[in-house]
Amino acid sequence: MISQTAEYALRAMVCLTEEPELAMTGAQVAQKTQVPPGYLHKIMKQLVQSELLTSQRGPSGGFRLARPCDEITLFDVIQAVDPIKRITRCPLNNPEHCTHLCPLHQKIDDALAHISESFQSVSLQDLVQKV
Amino acid sequence: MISQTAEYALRAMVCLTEEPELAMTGAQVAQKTQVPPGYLHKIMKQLVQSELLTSQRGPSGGFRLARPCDEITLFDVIQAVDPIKRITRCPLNNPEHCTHLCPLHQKIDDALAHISESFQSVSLQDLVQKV
DNA sequence: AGATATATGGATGTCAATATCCATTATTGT
DNA sequence: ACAATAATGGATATTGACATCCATATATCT
Repeated sequence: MISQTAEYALRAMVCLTEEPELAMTGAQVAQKTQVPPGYLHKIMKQLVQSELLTSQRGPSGGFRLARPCDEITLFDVIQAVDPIKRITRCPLNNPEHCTHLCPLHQKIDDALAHISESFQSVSLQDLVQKV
Repeated sequence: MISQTAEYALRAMVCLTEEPELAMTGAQVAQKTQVPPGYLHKIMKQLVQSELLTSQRGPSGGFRLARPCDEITLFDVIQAVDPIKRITRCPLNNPEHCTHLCPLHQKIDDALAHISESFQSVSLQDLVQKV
């Protein structure tokens, strides 16, 4: 439902949210999140390209959130690495369903819409509230 | 989000719901649903094993719904072939999160719970209502 | 009984997601 | 300038989902 890649990306983003002051290296994030380091690097690169993270090479470099943590949602993270694709047309190329989805795919898309909305409503900040 | 296998299974079940009187062969279902015939057979087998379908070999054999279409939900079909797995413990083996999920995984599981419920609330009959 | 139609089962192939590894590039600090 | 640190990029496994194919078992019809 949530791919391994998206799960890893979310862990990494939460990890960086917890220490907003300092840049963390890929290796540090990998260790804290228990994500395979090499694979994590690929994911971090995607997050940088999607402008959710900034990166800095060299000593004392690493990764930081590109925006305040209350302006990044779970949806943003998921879409960056493994997008939720809404259903826009019936997979069977049934001509009747060009404009209206058939009931089956309408129901599935409803679920996708709901998930998208609920992930849009949760920011990284919401996940690290120390109560 | 919904695997290809689950999508195929749903199409097949809807197809059989549309003609509740007669048994359809795998080949017929494959043609109507545009699912690869060989692969569909594997899926049909799973649906039979899960007691959502009955099967009959030999001439004039085929597949039928095992129960009335208003007693089979989308959730039943999905769980039979590619189950939605709820999150019961934090994937990081963080001891703090043994009893309570961390906020991230709690949010993800909330989404899984909601999807499960919404698919439980839709029966095959709901998908073939001729309005 | 024999021929035909159909589901079932097992072996195998293909491809994308996941994962590893090493070389390269950029930045910092001395 | 040099050495050390860290991200980036590319090549290469590994794995599981998806798919194909053929042989086998079972039921029906004549």
